[in-house]
Amino acid sequence: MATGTPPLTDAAPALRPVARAPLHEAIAERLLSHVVQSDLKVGDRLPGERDLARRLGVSRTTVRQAIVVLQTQGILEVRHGGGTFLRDLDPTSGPLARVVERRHRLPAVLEARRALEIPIAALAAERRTEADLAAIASGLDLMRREVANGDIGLEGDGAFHRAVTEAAHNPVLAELMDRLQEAVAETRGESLSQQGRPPRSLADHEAIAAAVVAGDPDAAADAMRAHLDHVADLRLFEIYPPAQDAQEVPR
Amino acid sequence: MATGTPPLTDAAPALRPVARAPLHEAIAERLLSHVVQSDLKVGDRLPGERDLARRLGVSRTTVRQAIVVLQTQGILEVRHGGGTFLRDLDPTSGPLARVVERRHRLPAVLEARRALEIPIAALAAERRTEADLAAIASGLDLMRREVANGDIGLEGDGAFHRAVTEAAHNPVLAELMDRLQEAVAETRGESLSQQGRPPRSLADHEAIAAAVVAGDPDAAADAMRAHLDHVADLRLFEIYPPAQDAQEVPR
DNA sequence: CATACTGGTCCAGTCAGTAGACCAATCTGA
DNA sequence: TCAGATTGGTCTACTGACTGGACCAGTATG
Repeated sequence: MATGTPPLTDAAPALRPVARAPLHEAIAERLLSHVVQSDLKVGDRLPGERDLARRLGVSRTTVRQAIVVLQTQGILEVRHGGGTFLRDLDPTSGPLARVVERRHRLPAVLEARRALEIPIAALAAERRTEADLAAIASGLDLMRREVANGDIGLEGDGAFHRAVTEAAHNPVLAELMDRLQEAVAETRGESLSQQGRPPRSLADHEAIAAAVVAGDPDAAADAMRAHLDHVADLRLFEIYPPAQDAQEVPR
Repeated sequence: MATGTPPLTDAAPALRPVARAPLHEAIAERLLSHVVQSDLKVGDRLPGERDLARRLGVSRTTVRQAIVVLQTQGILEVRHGGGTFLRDLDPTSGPLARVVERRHRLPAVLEARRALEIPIAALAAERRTEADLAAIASGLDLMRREVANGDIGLEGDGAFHRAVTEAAHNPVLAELMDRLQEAVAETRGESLSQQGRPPRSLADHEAIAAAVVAGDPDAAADAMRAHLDHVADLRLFEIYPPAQDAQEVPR
């Protein structure tokens, strides 16, 4: 029997065929990024093909291939002699999510917060170190002082959630939370500016912290869930009804 | 001054030149992954160049280029007529460090997958459209065919999870999953290359799909949880144990 | 309406990667 | 021991993506 190499059922995932995307796909991706980053609106003109080719360090032919791709997807419109124009943005695809309208995004962000922060709270209860607990206490304290001053407690709220995230000791979850950060700040602002919300939120935080200190993952998860329910409850869903864009299948 | 060319202040980061890595670099990376995943020891032999070329879907010339790279880095040793051997592997530094590091992140990645995909499954059960169900069925089918062919079903697995993510109709969660995509692919390969795993995974998928079709969010979440539990059941750290960094507080 | 842009098309050339043949070293088993 | 199979080493012809131009055809604009 072969000793060095694995036997017949030789599943070596690292040795599966490599796939290499053609260059124009990378260029198409870049063009989309450019559209989003430059905040181009429908009808706006893109730079000329020669300009794009020079800036992207690629031949004009390749740029054209990329444009054809985006054209067939209905995203760009090409006018001979006129230029290339933004025709439509498909909000369901990839990083373009940021152009999705706010009222559709808020519930989605809240769902994502629940998905990430409930497990984070549970993990934090399991893994927190002394330093983590100190950071959590400090975040709690900051919000306490802010609320006492009649402030809405944005800073303390942020510090607390960051400290809990750190305490989960999972760099991947932490990175995803970072990614959500911008949007989270938005929902946080919405929530905390509601009448009577900050003291309530503070109480929620104290419950979460208590469960984390006690090292009780289930209680921590429950407390975080309750907290996010309160955040989500409010009038958010009245103001911003969830997107009802596609037909669901009746159950 | 040239007015035709864009001004220097025209910072469009998305339009910077694209860089494309040569194929043999990707191959070298793959070979390193293979070394780590297959738990090769110093002195062990790698598969022959012809075999590698066939499995990686690349020409022998390219494989040789990759081997030369790893040879000059002192990682591989090539013996004419004998084969290619692992010469030295220092997981604490050099190119292997990155591969090992990535591997150490896999448990964290799996936790993140649980956090995201369990709610995603539940949401998918609530919101799936006919088109979503078709995409899910198609992913299922692809994996069924792959497994029937004795393949480990990497493609089908990916297609299935992507389809479920789409069906959740939450662009934020979708983007976060996208962000994880590369790391998730690694957990996938790691899991599916275990003996007898692909058929089991397929059965898990069928359970998830059934719950989504039935529109039962709780069942879908449970099925996804069970599936990810199975996926997470790896023996990852026999070779390169991660560093134990911080003391947890006793509960 | 002249000019200077725009996209549309074509073509010769470059170069990474492929496919296969063949040689040289080495391993293996009768 | 030795023949045959298998390994790495080298070379060549070929393919195809991509390049870098030239040139044509629309369109905008003074």
